[in-house]
Amino acid sequence: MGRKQAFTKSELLDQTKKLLIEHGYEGFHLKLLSGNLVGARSTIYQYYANKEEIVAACMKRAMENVLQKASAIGETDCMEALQQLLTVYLEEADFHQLLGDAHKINKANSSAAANDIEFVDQAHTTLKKQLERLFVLAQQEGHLNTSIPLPVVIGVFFNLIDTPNMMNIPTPQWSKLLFQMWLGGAGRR
Amino acid sequence: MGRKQAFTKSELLDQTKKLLIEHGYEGFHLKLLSGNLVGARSTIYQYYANKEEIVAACMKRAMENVLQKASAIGETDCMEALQQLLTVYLEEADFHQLLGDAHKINKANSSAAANDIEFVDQAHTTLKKQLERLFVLAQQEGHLNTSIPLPVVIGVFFNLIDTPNMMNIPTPQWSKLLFQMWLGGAGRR
Amino acid sequence: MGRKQAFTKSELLDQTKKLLIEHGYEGFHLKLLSGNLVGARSTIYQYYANKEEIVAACMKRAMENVLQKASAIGETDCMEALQQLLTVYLEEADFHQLLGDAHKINKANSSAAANDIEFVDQAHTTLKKQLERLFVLAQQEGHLNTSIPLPVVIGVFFNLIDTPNMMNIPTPQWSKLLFQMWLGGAGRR
Amino acid sequence: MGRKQAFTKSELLDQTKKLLIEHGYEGFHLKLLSGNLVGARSTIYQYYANKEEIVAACMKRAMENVLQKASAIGETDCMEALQQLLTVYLEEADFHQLLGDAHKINKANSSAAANDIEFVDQAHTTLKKQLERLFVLAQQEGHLNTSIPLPVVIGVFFNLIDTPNMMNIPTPQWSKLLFQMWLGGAGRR
DNA sequence: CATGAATGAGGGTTCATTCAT
DNA sequence: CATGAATGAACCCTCATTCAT
Repeated sequence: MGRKQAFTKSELLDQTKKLLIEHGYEGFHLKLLSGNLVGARSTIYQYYANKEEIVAACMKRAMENVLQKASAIGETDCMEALQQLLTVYLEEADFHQLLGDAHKINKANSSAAANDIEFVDQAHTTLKKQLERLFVLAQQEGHLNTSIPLPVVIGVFFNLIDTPNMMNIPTPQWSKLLFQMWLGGAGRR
Repeated sequence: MGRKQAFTKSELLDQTKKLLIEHGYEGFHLKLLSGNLVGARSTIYQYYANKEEIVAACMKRAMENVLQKASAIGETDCMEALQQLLTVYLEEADFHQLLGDAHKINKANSSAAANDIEFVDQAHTTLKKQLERLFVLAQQEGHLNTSIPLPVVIGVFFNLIDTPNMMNIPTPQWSKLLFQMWLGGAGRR
Repeated sequence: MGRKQAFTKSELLDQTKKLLIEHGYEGFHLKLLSGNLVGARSTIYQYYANKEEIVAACMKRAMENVLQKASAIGETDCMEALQQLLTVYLEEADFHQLLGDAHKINKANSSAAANDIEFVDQAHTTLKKQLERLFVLAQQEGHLNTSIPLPVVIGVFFNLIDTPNMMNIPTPQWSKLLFQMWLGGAGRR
Repeated sequence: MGRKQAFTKSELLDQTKKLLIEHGYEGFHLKLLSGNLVGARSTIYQYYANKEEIVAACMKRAMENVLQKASAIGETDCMEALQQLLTVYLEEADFHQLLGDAHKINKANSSAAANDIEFVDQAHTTLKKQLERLFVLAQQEGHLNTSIPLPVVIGVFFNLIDTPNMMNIPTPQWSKLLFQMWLGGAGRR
């Protein structure tokens, strides 16, 4: 019954993600959002009670994606797992920028937003633990250069995600290339 | 003699930089700025005609700093030069984030802002050329792993700047550590 | 046969009255109304063309109630009639507050609303005339203190209706008590 | 320094009071308010942080007026004191309607509003106590008809305030007239 | 020049009302 | 007919910018 929907919740979140990446959290406006959808600004409120909920839901969804893919990775071969993890992160590279703004969301306004952000935070630690687990393993198995502190190794690895892929190399190869550089370095062997 | 000067242009830009880094371009407000200075909000307009000009001037000044330091580096030993360049960039690491927002500035509002951004863009290419020059040299001298495309090597090198220094290692050592990792990799030699 | 009827006109007006008393005219929303009924907000428009018509219809119905009860009162014994009239008014005490908002209704929107309000106004004068008739009679029969202007006597009598019944005395006794106070005063005899 | 003010805080509260009485709490809009002042709507925010604070400040000011006048009344002659108190209340008759909406104010938005409302509540009980004190005294001194429960006597007395003064009798005489009616009743002595 | 005050544009949100199923 | 969804008008509030002292 009723009219058919102007846009789906999923489309809404897609555009939200795009605009958040493009303009940052503070530059994200509902007018902008509705301008990138087919309907009126007020129609957005059929889906979410306020701006905070939209952003939080967007972040949660992005996190769920990553979490699901990451948890599907087998961890028996730690170096292989790290490589796969990097691929996962690269596939959802934008999401990394997104989450940096998670704490800017005013949770007082909406419990739904607060819950979503709570989920994101939890998932964040889950992911971190997985990463640390794999790195410790890699170190124990002697894959890593022991003269570099582990946190630095991890930091650099994680930072690879944001390397701009200016040659538009397909993600799987891009992931391999970055992993190779990270492991072997840019210098002559 | 009239009222005593409220704040200097330099103080204004200092706070602008701080706040831009803290809140991002879209989260930067003149109310915030005047709140971090000693005078009234309206006094800002004695120095700059509008918000865009302030941000543009801030970016220009930051770029001038880097440009000056970078141009002072001798380029005879290319690897040494790269190491020094990385240090320079790390010293002004925040500024790197800043420049990402340069294109968000609405240049239609003010020609002064447009000019400053133009300067920033030019300087950007100057820096890139220096970097490329050094990298080509490094490749020619056989310092680099030839199996990795040069743009990727450069991209990864440049991206090192944003690696979070979570252990708060002093910049000179931090620079050496990152350089070492970039050159030699995280893996066992 | 189609869908089953969502709610009757009478239920709609019942809730409208309740909510008008609870929140006042300006605090009365259709969202609130539909929230207190079984059907959808849009279904309301099957019965009334707009908000104004609903409120006007509600007022008219309340007025009809009072009018009917009031006109059934015999006026041979004027003091007895006044007592009965007070009881009638007290039984519909809330309605008295309601009518104060009658003039706030924007009649330009709907002729139906305008007609209903017109009816209410007419009935209002009818009631007033009845009251005046009885008061004049009471005065002629020497029941009233002649040192007080009749309009004041009437005003105070009418205002009794809004006296808050904080002890929750049943309406018949409450009516007698107020009437007694009005007639005899609060002072020692 | 700076421009001269468009309107004073006091003018703002005057209009607020007028409009609150005219339209009720829910019908009070800042657009309405600015329309009744000389400046723009946004100028209002130079004085108060939000709508709630305005209404709360308005109520507080009205209460302060009454409180001050009421506390200046000598209580040795209780009947005289009651008469004077009635005069005070009549002089600020509108204020009585105002306060009924005090609890509608959303205090979560502003602590300033919360404080003002707290003040109003406290003052309310102060006034009630004064009234009760006087009534108990009046009863003890045998001025009151003992067949009527005191709460009812008080309720009716308090309700006198809202009696519409349709003949526009000056307040002092109006007060005397009402007091006389309340004490002696409308009936023949 | 420095400022406090004024203001309009713009964004968030609600709500009466309309529309298509 | 009953409904869920769509929508524009209207309101609250913030902020860049202008103005008069």
